[in-house]
Amino acid sequence: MNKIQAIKGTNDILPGLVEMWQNVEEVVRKTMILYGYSEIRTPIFEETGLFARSIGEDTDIVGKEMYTFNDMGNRSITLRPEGTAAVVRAFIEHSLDQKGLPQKLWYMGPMFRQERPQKGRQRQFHQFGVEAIGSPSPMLDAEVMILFDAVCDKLGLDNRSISINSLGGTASRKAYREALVSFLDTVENQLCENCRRRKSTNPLRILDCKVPGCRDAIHHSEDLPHTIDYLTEEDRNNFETLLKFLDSGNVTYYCDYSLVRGLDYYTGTVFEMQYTDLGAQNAIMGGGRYDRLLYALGGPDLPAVGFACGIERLILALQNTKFMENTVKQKQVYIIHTDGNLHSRALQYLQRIRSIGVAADMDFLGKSMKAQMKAASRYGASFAMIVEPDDETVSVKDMEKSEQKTMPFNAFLSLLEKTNRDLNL
RNA sequence: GUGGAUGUAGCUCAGUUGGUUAGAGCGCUAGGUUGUGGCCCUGGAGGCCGUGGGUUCGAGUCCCAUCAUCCACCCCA
Repeated sequence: MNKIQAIKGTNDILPGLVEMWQNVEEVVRKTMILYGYSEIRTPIFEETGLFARSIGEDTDIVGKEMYTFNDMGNRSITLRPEGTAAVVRAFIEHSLDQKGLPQKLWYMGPMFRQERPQKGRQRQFHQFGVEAIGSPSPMLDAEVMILFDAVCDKLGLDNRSISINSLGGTASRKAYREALVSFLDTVENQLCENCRRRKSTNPLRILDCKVPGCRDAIHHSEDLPHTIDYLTEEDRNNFETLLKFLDSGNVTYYCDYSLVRGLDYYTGTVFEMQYTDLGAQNAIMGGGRYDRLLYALGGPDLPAVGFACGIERLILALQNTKFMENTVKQKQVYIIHTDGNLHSRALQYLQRIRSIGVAADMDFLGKSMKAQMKAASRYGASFAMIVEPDDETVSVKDMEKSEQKTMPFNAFLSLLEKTNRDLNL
């Protein structure tokens, strides 16, 4: 019981899986550049008040899931539970609006929430996301969704579809909330205990309650008000325009008028992507508009839209796809040297091969020829290069063809250089 | 915070109604092969059976507690 192990809800990403992460990160980076988004890196921890004010005091995240502690100056510090708040804070702090609008930013990194771990949920998890700040146009809503769609495309994630809804601005939202509560009054006796409580605290969340009885009572009722009917003319036009843009961008989506999102700062468009076979935590990506957040945090009154994607969940979903088999095969050389007198020559060769950009490795344990050959095979080397006692001579074995030739080292080196060039073409 | 399941070798797991020295496959390692990987064969290393207590002549096995992991609720990425 004295064994030290990783903190509950955290895990190590070991060789074998880490390549998968690198592939995903690479695709994300390239796509962001393609879409004109700039990376922003903010601290892992922030003043606690930032999250309380942006995410909402009454949300579960702020209420019970944050890693909060006092530092030596007795300031309350919190490990970031999500990315948007910090990006907005940085945006305001550095007056990024002065660099021209809209500002299109993206981020990637670890987030922390103190929840009970389960499939697709860790206490330290990773997200990438975008925040596009400074335009109310549904074109921008469409762009961030199209961007995410492009990432999924490149990763080969199939069977995907984005759910979308509009909560409307404050006016629409208020009207809808009132209509919803009076509807809920009529079905109150059919609601689960949780939902009765939520009716006064956060009635919108009742719409995605998973208790079957609740679902029946709500979603099978003719009288359930739809958010869409309570949108102001402007909100409704924006939403319909957005759907048109998505159509022309070939994004697969469906309107889910019961979709609401948990964070307080969302206004207008909300969307998320769920993926089957991920267990209970099946939302890979979630986002929406947050037109009031900048102002609420003391910044300029600018509208914004963004999303966040859970990388662990994305990778879980990718586990069944071809992307997983896409292991990067580079040509590699394994140097074999059994004679102690040849060690310095072996080391020299190793460095010369590496210096022309070819991955190479060798034995460091003084193993037998057979064992080194085996190591070369396991390493995935295209060539095993045996250092011969004669000056400057090596035997090169093509591991795949199992053919072997003896030649001067320089000849082998130029062979590597040539194939290197050919592959780069 | 609440429920359920599971903890035996690096990994995946056997282990009978409680009975000698706890096993297999894979992996690792050495050899069979006087320098040569994969296939085959032979050997070796590697275990406080999660931890602590209890019952018993005797516990991997039964009981209690505890810790950890997984899954689900809640909520979210």
